[in-house]
Amino acid sequence: MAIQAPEGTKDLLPDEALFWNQFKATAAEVFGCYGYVPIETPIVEQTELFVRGIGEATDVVSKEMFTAVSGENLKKLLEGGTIKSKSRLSMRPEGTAGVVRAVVQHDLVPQGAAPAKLMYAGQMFRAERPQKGRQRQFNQVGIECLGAEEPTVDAEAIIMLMRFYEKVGIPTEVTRLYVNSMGCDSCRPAYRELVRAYMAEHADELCETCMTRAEINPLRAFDCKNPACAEVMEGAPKITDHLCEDCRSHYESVKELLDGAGVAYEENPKLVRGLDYYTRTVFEAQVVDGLGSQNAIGGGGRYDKLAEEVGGRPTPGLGFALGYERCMLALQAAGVEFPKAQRCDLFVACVDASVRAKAFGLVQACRDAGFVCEMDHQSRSLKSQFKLADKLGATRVAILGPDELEQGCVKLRDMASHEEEMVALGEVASKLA
RNA sequence: GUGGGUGUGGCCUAGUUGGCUAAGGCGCCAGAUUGUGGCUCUGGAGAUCGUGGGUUCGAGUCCCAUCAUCCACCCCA
Repeated sequence: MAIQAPEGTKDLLPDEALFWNQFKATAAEVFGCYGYVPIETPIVEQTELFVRGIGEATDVVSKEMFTAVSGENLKKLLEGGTIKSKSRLSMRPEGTAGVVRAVVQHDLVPQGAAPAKLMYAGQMFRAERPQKGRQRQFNQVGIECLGAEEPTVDAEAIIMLMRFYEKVGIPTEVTRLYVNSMGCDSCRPAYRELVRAYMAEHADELCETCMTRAEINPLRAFDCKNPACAEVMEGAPKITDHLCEDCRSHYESVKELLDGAGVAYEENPKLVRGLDYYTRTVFEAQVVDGLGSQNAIGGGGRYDKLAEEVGGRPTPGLGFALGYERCMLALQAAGVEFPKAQRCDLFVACVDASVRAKAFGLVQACRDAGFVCEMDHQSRSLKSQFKLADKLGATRVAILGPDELEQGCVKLRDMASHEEEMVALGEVASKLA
């Protein structure tokens, strides 16, 4: 049997690969206006980075990471041995940890410096069961801003995210933006205890997983889709009622800035992100339908403790990531047509084999002049060559036969108007312009 | 990781209660008088029916396994 792509992975065939490039270019264009510059970090990092950065108790880290080890080390492990901690590698399940690690490692935010505004695009890996809008290898585009803690950073990132969706073609009517604040070290622990206590009171009404969560991370219970749990959690204390003064004013400022920019959002006190590093502002963009249950097309928030967590000096940060595949589904659901990026300025058709060498030279000359140019490579009949030219969407066809060759010309046909004219071989390229 | 559905030429599908050389559409290729496209017509190539076992006189049709896929749970982008 022919070998297939592994479970949960997908080939981006030419049309889609082209669109992915376009998608990234759009992101670079939009984010670039906000001062974001690209960074490329490794796809594999030390497992330790994700454990410390994202949180050992998160699902992403505890059960969804692909671990990478060399064949040699794998053998050691299988034989019951141990390997050095630096040899324990994992495929990145998200982009933030790696970027923050790079920022710390290269001191991209020296004391007193302006914030580092970084963007990335690439593959992430999570060993989940695939379904609609969820793959084991998927593409994300994201940004991270490190070194500034003012709410303007939060607001501009959120605005930028929503502008990107618009620019890439996802209609604003189908997107929803949810915002919340997760508080900080000084107010979240107390709130967490409140929720834990509340859950304990309602223990008999909650599902088993939620009771487990109550111990590890009670806030995750807000994400439970079990109707009974949802009902109970509806009555739970709201984080927004228990923020400390600093967090409250930060959150208020973010909302005011969004209001000022005319960006529609919905406050959702139950919005909790599954990664431990978030503090204060968190947000998530969803599409109303078309993606089934995987309807989040982007999300992020502030992470003021993460840099310290990975061993750097205290550096406030904020970032978001958006899923390429889910955006594609949203675009399809919205009925957006994808223009074929394929273009052909000239197709050189040969009347017979005697002129092929000359045709080859002409094609090359036009390509050197910057035009997309093609010819037949299968000795097809002239008629077939025209069919091919048509299929390629060639705007013009240059017909080269013994007659034309004798005059040092080609017959240049405009495929749309059907007009033909004789053009000297040396002037074809300039004629195309 | 759990549950359910699906798997027929490149793509989409038909295949009756298991029974003769697996059918159609799209696409692809070649023609339709002489050096020319998009429409139409004609012809053609292309499937060991995901893979491996099993039941049976006989399986694309039944059973098991496996791989992949879809949907949901879960989780997240």
